[in-house]
Amino acid sequence: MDTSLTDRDTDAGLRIRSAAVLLFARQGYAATSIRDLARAVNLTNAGIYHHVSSKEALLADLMRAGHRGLIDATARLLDGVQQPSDRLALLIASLTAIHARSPLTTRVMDGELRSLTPGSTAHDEIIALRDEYEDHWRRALADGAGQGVFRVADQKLSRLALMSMCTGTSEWYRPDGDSSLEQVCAEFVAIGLAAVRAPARPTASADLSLLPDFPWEPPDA
Amino acid sequence: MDTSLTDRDTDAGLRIRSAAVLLFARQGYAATSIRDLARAVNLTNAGIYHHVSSKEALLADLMRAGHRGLIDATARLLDGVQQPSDRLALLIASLTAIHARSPLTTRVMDGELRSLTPGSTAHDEIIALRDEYEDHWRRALADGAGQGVFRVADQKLSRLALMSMCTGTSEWYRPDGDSSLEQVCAEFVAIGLAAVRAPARPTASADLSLLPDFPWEPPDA
DNA sequence: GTCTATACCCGGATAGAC
DNA sequence: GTCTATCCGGGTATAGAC
Repeated sequence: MDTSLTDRDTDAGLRIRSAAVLLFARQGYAATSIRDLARAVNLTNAGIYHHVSSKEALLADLMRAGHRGLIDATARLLDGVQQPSDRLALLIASLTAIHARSPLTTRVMDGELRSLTPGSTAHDEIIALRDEYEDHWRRALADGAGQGVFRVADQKLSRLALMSMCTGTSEWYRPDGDSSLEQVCAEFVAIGLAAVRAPARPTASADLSLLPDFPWEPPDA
Repeated sequence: MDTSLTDRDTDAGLRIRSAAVLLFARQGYAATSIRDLARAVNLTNAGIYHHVSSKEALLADLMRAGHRGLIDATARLLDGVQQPSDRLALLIASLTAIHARSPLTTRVMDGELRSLTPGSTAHDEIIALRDEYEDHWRRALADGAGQGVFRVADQKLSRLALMSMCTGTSEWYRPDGDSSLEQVCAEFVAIGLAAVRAPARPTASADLSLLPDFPWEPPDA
């Protein structure tokens, strides 16, 4: 009997989730049909529904488990680490590594929040989990700024810049590529630490009037 | 008469594109129907097809025009600028600024390539345009490394890290937020220049075995 | 240039046999 | 636990009147 919406721990449940995360990451959730999924695991579309209560519940479950794994691992990693620089280094390395090692799951986690119906409990839950994770970053940056080790103009800005750098890894990293995962993490940690130690000095700025104005870009949204 | 697949310059053409870029950015291309689009511009679904040859042609046209605008603006900005550091600073500032100022168009440009049917001429054309743009970055980094001004372990790695930082702006920047566009650009330029000047030194690395292994993440893809 | 009507297909999900 | 068969809504796109 299913106590959760998807039977997470059975063989069939795992095979369905593997196929789902692959298809959702490649084509997007909206472009993936239950029939696509069924074909990938050699079932009929009706067969899927014995393991999954709905397509959206499957997505929510993947995202929930992904975020929980990330949050728990981060808490374990940071446990006992005191220096803000060390904490930030760990945050950068671990977020980068998880995006490199699990690019499909993280792409779904990062990009498919919009596919959960707004206002649903699942939607709100994922937002809360994401916020809980980001709090690790907020605290590290606030501590470092409070102790005077970090000199950043805007903590939010620095956080978002560094997190984008880390999460982008899922889009390009290949295990058989030019650089090893350890090299990537080391390089990104170096960039991150340099970023919070070298404040922006006013430099010659670009002439933004040369940028294109797309006439169809809506002004408000 | 239409010479292109979508009548780019008429009033109706513009209003359709505005609505399309908004919906594609918010919900994704696959989750947006021609009927959604028609409702947004007060037409019936059949009415849309007088201005647009197909949903996919509309997406391709938005992406093509977006990339052309970015490439042309970048060429104008870099024109005559010699120093690799200055070129890199301009690349960072302009890519950041266009993502901040046109978040909807850029989100479609960056995220909907997978929605163009693989192998189609439109798909290949966008890939070629993206590559043409990235060449600006590759040349700047190669020049800087060649002249010894940049000390980077891996040019590709640095480029991807910095580009992710810049493009991420479209996901969070708000004109009425804490930092002005000029501040964001200045900060990102500072981070980028620091990144190519301070090579990674081996530091205490994170214990990656503490990271979660998602049992459903497919190994190969 | 926009409409109504419609063709045709595929979507998520369920019923009930085995 | 998986199947066949089916419901029903909505998808892209077209035909042809106005």
